[in-house]
Amino acid sequence: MSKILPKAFFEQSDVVFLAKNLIGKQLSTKIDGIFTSGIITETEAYAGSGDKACHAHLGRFTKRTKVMYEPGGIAYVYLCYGIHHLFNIVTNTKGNADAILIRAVEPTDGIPHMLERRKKQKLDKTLTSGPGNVTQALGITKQHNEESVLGEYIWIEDHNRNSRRIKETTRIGIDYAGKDAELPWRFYDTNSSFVSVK
DNA sequence: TCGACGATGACCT
DNA sequence: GGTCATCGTCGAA
Repeated sequence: MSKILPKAFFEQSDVVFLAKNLIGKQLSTKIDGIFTSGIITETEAYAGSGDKACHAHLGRFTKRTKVMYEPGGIAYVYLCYGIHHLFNIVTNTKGNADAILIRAVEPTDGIPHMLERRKKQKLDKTLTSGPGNVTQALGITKQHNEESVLGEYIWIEDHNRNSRRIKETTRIGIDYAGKDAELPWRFYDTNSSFVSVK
């Protein structure tokens, strides 16, 4: 029994709760006609204008960040370090720029295609652990920015695998955020080896 | 227009 | 554990 998460799920206001709740859900993509999916094992919450680590801190509204102000249920994809595409899910209602970064998944379907995209010979934890690796394995790029995550290319299903043990800890790579860098807004599944722990 | 830099990963020792 | 590739975005000028 599984079902696609409805738009109302992503429009909830508690982004930290949602980030934790997404652990164990199945993220699927059908890009270039190729179906791949994996169980979400690691996420981070970014809480809009009040969060120093968030791109929309203090209501910053630019061509890049405007998608975060849209109602929940769409993708926010952007380029980091000129190389890596990072996949976020926009949450909360219109005007509230919350988002959840998907940092790692555990591959379940289309593994041969993921290996091909990642140019790897065999399955190991580096295939889909780390936000840049996740997007590469699933085929997500900047052209999927603003794409619905309830759509024909990207969607998320509840496979009732929510009884997993979830660890809360601090976010990664946001030293510039000062005190907000200490918030325990990163979540990962301690039962899975497909996480990008540091 | 231009310079600085980042929600990283790969590869080296 | 350390280095470095690589480019779009942002904000200052």
